[in-house]
Amino acid sequence: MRCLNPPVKLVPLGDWDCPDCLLPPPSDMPSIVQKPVAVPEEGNLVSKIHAIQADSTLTDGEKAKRRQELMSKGLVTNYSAEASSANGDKKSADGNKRNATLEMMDNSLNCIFCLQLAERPVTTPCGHNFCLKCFQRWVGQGKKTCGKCRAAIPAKMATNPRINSALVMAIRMARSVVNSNSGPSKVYTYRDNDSRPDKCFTTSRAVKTGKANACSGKIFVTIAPDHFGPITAEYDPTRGQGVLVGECWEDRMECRQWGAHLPHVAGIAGQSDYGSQSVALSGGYEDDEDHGEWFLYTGSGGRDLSGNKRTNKEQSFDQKFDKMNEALRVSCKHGYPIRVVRSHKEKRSAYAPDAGVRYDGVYRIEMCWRKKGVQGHKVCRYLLVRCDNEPAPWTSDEHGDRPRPLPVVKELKSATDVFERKSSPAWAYTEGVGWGWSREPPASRKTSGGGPSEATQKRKQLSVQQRLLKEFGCNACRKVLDQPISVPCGHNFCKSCLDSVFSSQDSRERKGVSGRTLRTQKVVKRCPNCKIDISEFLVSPQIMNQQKLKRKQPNWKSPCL
DNA sequence: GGGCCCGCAGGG
DNA sequence: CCCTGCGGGCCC
Repeated sequence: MRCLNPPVKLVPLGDWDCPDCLLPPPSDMPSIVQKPVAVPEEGNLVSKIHAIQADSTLTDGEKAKRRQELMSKGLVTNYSAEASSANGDKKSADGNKRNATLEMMDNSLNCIFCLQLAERPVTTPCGHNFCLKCFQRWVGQGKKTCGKCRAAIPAKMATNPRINSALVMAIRMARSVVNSNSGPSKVYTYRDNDSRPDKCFTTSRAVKTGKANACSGKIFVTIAPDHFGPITAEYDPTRGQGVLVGECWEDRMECRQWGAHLPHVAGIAGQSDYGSQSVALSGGYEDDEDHGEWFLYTGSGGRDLSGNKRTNKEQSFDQKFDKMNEALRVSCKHGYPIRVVRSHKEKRSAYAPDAGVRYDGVYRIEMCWRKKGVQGHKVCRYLLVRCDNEPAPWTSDEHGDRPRPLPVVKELKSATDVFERKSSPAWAYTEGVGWGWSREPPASRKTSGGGPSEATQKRKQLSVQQRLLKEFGCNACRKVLDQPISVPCGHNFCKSCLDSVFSSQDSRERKGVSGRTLRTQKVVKRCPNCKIDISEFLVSPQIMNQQKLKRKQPNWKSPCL
């Protein structure tokens, strides 16, 4: 429900927040149910509109007139308890070839309670749809069954409802069919990344799962790694469309390949002296608080990573505004756009996708501060508010964000180190134009992901003679090989050179400043040339005879050349 | 489902 | 070069 710009949708429950201004509607807002208009059994609104569109005897003008007539009777569909296919019930399995969207449009798109097109729709296993707010209110009253058919609502769903994004799309399409003369005005694509790079397996484990492929594999977009803002079509040579809001990937590795969020473990991408380009909401920090159009994000750090851990749920010291946390503060200071991806691993948010990782558009950090986190140690906090020209994946709006006043954040009362932007933001809204750069975006300090790498360019400059010397000499002493040893990565060394390199190496135990044990370093013996671990090979290295060496050479493609 | 492990990318 | 990280597979 919007509390601005009448006509206002009237709903029975007075606790909606306006998605534009993020505030509850005024207390004097009338609380009346808009009376639904009865719909004949034979067909619902959307299928009727389809029939009109398909009628070849009508001109475009006549079609538009018919649609208007239908619309004037009321935007109420036939909600006669037909299960939607959104939960993958039997209907879609037993050979029904219609796609999910069409099927859902034939069923009810309306909320069971407020009888309007569901806003942020949630679908129960019995197939009935609710607005998120209506659902939360219903469950909050202690109800454990569907308000329509009394089927049980699973406990998990009651505590963690998820927005049905397929239904959002159906509603959006239904609206655009109704509102325009030429069918849907916009095509929203969800795609699976079916194309995988064909190289870069590194470990046997990775070969098995194919994950290292994505990890070190090709980045499909040509943005520089420190590129700010949306990834537009000009950076997408493979598809020519850019990264669209709502695009989904299987996991963080695949998300990385499309540039939306590059780090594959860390939640924050950025540089402390430059700014942060993107963040991931993936449930790693329990202080996070997601409201869709805005959310409260927690900084990184403050955790004990001893014992070779990559993450740790427990916080054992305070976070500071340094490293990635400082990068976020820099983006706040300048008002840079920050790409946001949500992961299915964020279990407590209704706005997270059911599976995989989804790009949700750009947000701006309006302010940041520190507060005591739920685990008792101080955490850095950031208020991010959406500012994208595309509508969010959970709303059936056809337009993107408008500037909105900041939400009321209760925890600010007890916050310290509060930081707010003082100058005008670099990413700003212009009436009639939308969101965009109000000044030059920060110049990239890195090369774009598309062009040839520095290594490739360097390779071209090497003469044939230099390349031969590099390939057939000892890679340590640069002389002709004496007692040649060819390590698994293909580099050649004199036996004596290799021995002397590793004679000084030993395993190391390290201590951190606070006395805690840091991650024990793996005892790695790396090829002096390309740093590949050759410790296993070194257990019993074999000296190559010249024949073997010659046979081996053609297969060797040095990564250093 | 929870704990463990560890390759990898990228910051500093 | 070392440190850090909201992954993801595997084992139990």
